[in-house]
Amino acid sequence: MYLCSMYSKELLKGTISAIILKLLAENEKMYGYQIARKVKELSDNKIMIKEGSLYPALHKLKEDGLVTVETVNIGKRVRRYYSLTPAGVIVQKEKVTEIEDFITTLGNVLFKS
Amino acid sequence: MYLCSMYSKELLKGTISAIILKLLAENEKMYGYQIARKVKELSDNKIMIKEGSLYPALHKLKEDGLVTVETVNIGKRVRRYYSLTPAGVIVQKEKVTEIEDFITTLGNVLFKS
DNA sequence: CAAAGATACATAGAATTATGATGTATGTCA
DNA sequence: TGACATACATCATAATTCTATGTATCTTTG
Repeated sequence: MYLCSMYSKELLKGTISAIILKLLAENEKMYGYQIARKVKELSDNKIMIKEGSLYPALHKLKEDGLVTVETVNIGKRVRRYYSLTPAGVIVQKEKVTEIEDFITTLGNVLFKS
Repeated sequence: MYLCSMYSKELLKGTISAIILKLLAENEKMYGYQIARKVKELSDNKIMIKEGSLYPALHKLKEDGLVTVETVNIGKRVRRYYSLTPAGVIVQKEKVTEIEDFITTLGNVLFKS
């Protein structure tokens, strides 16, 4: 899987976990690879989360108690499904609201001239 | 000067140089402290660029040939005015467009559900 | 049937960049 | 005179993403 964002990668910082949490809020349970494809699709190939970002991010969400993991064997392959915990639901809302607000503020600085 | 963003600092990544360039595009010439105050004002105290971010960012813009510096003595104090170079004008537009586009894309992923 | 490409996970090291802390110094106002 | 604003600067740290690499299975196609 060759993943790459068309944006300066720095712009994505702080948004990946929010994106993952948001998708999980809408989809009950998803696995890593599925999340990456969904983000790519929703963003029209403009945001492509790399494995090196995705899996560590998922592990951190688990570590922080925001998601639970369910390991499923698909044939001989492993698939790990992630679901939001109650804490994850709360943090998801906070993060999305924060980004929404940040975008508004940034718009005031950059585009109101 | 105690500066702090109300946002997760990661969100700001990749936007500070664009913000600085945009302000310089509108104001002909500005000095560091003035830029910090202006950003604070425009963002209603929500984005407060710290000195530890501001000055290194300005030095990098200079190094990259996007701004020129003019040092002025105000009494016994030094003030460094920054202005966009022709290259800076171009990069400014690119960066602002990129952020604009990124915001649209992020909106598609986060808020279109 | 073999090769290519997609699926599916993982981690280590490098790079980027904002922050906190700290430093120096002057100007202003109560 | 003390507090606070102005005005610059740098270093160490933290956080996060990326590149590169690794393992392995499944599916499609020539």
